[in-house]
Amino acid sequence: MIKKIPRSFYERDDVVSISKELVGKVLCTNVDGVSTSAMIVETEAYNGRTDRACHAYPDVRTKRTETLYLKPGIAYVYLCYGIHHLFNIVTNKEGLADAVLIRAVKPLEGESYMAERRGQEQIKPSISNGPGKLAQALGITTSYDKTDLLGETIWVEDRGIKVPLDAIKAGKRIGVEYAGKDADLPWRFTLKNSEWVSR
DNA sequence: CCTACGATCTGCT
DNA sequence: GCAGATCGTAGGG
Repeated sequence: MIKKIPRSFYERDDVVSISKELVGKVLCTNVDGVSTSAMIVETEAYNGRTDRACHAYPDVRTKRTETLYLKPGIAYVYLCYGIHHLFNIVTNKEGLADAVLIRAVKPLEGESYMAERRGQEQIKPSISNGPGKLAQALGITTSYDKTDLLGETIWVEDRGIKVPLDAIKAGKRIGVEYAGKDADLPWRFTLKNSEWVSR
């Protein structure tokens, strides 16, 4: 029986807690007739109002960031470095622009499809141990920007996987040195001792 | 219109 | 550890 995470989970006002709680949840996609799923093992939190590392900070509404201002539980997918599609989940009340970046996952179902999309023969961490890699493995591209995660294309399930708080490590976020003191915020969460987290 | 650059990844040293 | 790939977005003229 499927337990899709409800909008009320995403709608809460603490993006850091949401980010932490998403570790151990299962990200599922059904695109191009292929179903895949993977456990989230690494996330990062971005706060739209206080966080210089967030695309929407301080209140930048543009064609790219307008997605961040939509309702919670919507996918924010954007292109980075011209090559990589990065998958985020919009959280908090509509119009506040908080988001969680999914940085790494452990494949569960449809592993062979994920390997094929990544052009790899074997199932190994390099299939999905980075934000650009997992998006490619799960078939997520910018064409899925604004997708509602309560629909049938991309969603997150709670499969009852227990992740105790002391099994999650908090650290600095990756690649946000430009954000000044906000670059030091411990808003990156990884599953300890998992070989599936990014480098 | 034009330019600079990025929430990354890969391959080479 | 570091440079290059590659293109949409944002900001300036």
